[in-house]
Amino acid sequence: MMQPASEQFRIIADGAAEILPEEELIAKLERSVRERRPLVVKLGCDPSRPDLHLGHAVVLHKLRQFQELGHEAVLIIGDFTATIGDPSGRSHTRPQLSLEETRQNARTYVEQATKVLLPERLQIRFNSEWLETITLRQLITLTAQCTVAQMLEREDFARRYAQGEPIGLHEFLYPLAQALDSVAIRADIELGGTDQRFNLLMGRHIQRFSGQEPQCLVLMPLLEGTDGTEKMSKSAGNYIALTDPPEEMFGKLMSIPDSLIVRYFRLAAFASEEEARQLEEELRRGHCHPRDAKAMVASRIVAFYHGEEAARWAAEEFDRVFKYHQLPSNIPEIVLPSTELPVVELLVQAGLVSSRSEARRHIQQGAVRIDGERIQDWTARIGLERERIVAVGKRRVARIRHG
RNA sequence: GGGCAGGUACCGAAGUGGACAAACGGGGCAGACUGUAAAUCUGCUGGCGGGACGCCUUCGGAGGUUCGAAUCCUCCCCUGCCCA
Repeated sequence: MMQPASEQFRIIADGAAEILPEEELIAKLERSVRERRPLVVKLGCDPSRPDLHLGHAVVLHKLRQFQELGHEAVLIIGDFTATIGDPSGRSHTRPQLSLEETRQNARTYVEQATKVLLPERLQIRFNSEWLETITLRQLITLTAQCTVAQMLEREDFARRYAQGEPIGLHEFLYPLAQALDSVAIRADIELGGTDQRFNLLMGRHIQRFSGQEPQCLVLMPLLEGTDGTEKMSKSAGNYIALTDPPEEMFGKLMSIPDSLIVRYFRLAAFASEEEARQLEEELRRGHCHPRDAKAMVASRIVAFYHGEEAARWAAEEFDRVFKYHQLPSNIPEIVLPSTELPVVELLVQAGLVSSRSEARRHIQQGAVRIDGERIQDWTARIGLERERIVAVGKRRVARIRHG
């Protein structure tokens, strides 16, 4: 049985940055309840980069809420654009992929996305299905629906244009292609990050042109990365992947700046507005230590992806390594053929450093410890007649033995 | 098609014949400190070499001038702006 529209709206709006237009969404929800017809909720994804992170999870979680409300979630895999790639050659964000690669990536994507989504209530569509066969005639009719000035309104186009950075003509076509996805599945609602506003609005525009009722937009805030400034992205290297192992996920979460604790609680740990307000208040009054708050948020996020048990273990492990400066409990074992060799060689062969120069630098800076003892002399030779525990900094540790 | 301005390391950006493996900033890594992989301070940040020095590779690409080129010349490729 469907929940009343007003209650549904409350859930949908919770945590959303923006809903456009609100009245239309309410009207759609009311009609949906009245006619017992679920709404089609669209989320597009780019299969050229199948590594999902906590930033993606913000939107995925919103889609999941729609699933729980009984609506129809449609995941659009943008395989068409992925197989075309980005011919400008300057952007590495859209490498050209073969059809098989795209399919493989899509599988990986769905696998990761269903850590958040309910797999049994998920429809998956590939947009090559309807984009592949478009004719030039159709394309021209479509492009006539939008002026250059309108295109240049998009924030990043405007910025790049103003700064004299190149904009490929094909880039203008991507928002239109995305809009056609909405037409193809007759989307009632499209989800995205706030950076997708322009593209999703284009969906409304083109749907109207195609004689359809325009979709509503539910825009989610963009989660900052672990550096605390830029939005989380793979290219910025400030991301926490959904597939990161528990201890790594926990560690990365502990490294976020204090100012982001509540935001992560809300967006990444999916805490309710009420919970978030409470935590904020406790932090403000000093009733809760920022470190403890962060550990709590981290545990909750790790638990969501890996379970309670793993979260507890990751928290303990973190204290062990960083609070009590002990060795991690899981140290990878590496077997080398030699019984004795220079430290520099040892570090390189064990894969703990990428070059001999780097090895020397680390040794000189006192970052290298063998069996807990700091090595300062880079000409030293190390015997492997027994197992050695070799550490480069706190995070690169290996058990090395001869074999 | 013409004119002008550009292309430098992971990114941004100096450098216009030797002192340049290339300033500076960001990022990254490490050390100290700490509640943390936060903040702060310090160091490192092309590779190779038993090494405060030497060698090799690098400044859009290919040639050339020179004892010596990121820097000068020729051709080519790429980007932006203006004109057509």
